[in-house]
Amino acid sequence: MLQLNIIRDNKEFVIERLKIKNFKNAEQTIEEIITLDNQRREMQKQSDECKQKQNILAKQIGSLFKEGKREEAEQKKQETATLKAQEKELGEKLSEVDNNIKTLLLSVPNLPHQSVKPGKGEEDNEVVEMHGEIPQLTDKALPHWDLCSKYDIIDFNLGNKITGAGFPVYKGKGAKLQRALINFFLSEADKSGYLEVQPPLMVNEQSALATGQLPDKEAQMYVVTLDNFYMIPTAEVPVTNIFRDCIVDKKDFPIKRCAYSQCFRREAGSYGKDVRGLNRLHQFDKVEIVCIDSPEHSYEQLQSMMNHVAGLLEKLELPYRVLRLCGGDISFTSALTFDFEVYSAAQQRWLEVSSVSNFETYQANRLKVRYKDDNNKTQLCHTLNGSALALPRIVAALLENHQTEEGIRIPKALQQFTGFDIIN
RNA sequence: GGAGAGUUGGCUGAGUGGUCGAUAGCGGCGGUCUUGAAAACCGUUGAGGGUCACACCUCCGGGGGUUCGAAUCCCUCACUCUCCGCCA
Repeated sequence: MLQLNIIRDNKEFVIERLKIKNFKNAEQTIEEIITLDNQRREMQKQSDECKQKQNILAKQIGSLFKEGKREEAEQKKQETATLKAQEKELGEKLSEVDNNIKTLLLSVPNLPHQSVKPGKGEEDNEVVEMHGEIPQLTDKALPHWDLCSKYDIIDFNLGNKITGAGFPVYKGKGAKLQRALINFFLSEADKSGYLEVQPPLMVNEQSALATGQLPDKEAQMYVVTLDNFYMIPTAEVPVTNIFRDCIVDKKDFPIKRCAYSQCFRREAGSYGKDVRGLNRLHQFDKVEIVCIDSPEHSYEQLQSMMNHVAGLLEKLELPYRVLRLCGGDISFTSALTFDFEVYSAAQQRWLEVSSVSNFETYQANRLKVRYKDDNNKTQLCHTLNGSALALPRIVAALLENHQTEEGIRIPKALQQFTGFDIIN
């Protein structure tokens, strides 16, 4: 959520930036927010004055009673009745205006960073880096779903029976490969200075609201209605919420956390080749990195997170490219996002395996993550996160790119975690 | 699941209707003393709204109520702890 004072003080700038995000009715919404805010402050003032009068009267009544001046006290009591009625009316209007502002604010996306270019969607994202050779596969090369059944490592049909589409069962070396990747990612994160946490896989409503999954992305999550919990779509939710309502110590910057978790996404509306095999699952594994930093250093931190992700892909010997998302494709809450995509050689397509973002103060404002600056003033922190990495598409690319006639070659860096060097 | 007890500022912990936004201790910050440090002493130290700045308003787990007035009384929800039951 954007800070009201920023909207108030930089109206034109805010509107202009919002347009890059293709936010419709930017002027109208911002104007409305400012008008309502002016109303709010005026009402607040009136209501405060009303309360002040009541407080004064209450004190007077108290001392009158002590002095035994009953009648005078009773008289004053009458006065408070009108004030109370007045205040009630004002209070109701005030909370109505307040709610309207809140609703409007929640509908406004984050302002994109200066480097974010306008664009309609995916097609306008800018490739900023390319790494690795694209493997040339033979005619006999298979897409990963066929490799999965050929070597009996991932069973999609079994998952269909037990749960439904998008819940595969990993078997034998498939299961071990998963476990190895998780350990590899966690161990690399540890080396980069991320403190490992194991968060809950279900969160309450407040947490889902704070990181922005609610109210607008409710359809994306599985809901445990009996207890009013939400299955996490990413570890970002519980891990970022660790810091909700906290004033953190700036000495601890950058605060770095990593977490392995399973992620649950309903993915309503997806279909076709996008969901084939491991391309899009309802339950998948991911290691997430989360950082909290000061506004001065958050972009350095973003760069260091990107370096970390790039290092993982290099060690896995996968060709990848980095995209700077354009205004039309960047997420609602993000100021700047880089996507990492690996090339899946048999499918001959790029698959997104990581998304690294700086949310600046947008998330922190809702979460109330603050720190004290050098003047000891309370300020909002910047929050950042990234996948490091999401497993299924990595597995897909590993299987396809590293397939040989003898079997699937395991990259060297991973072998100490798998305990084998080939799947055959 | 049953019975009971709790939830107060970074932490510990007072406060049961009237200057209580809250005693005290610890911690933090600043200072005195010291070659330096520790100890001791002095001062300072919650958040949000509002204001040019003050004033002022709100906040004692969340929400609602009683009252002229609530951290204090009532209702409700959440959470924590203890005992019992069940169980990985």
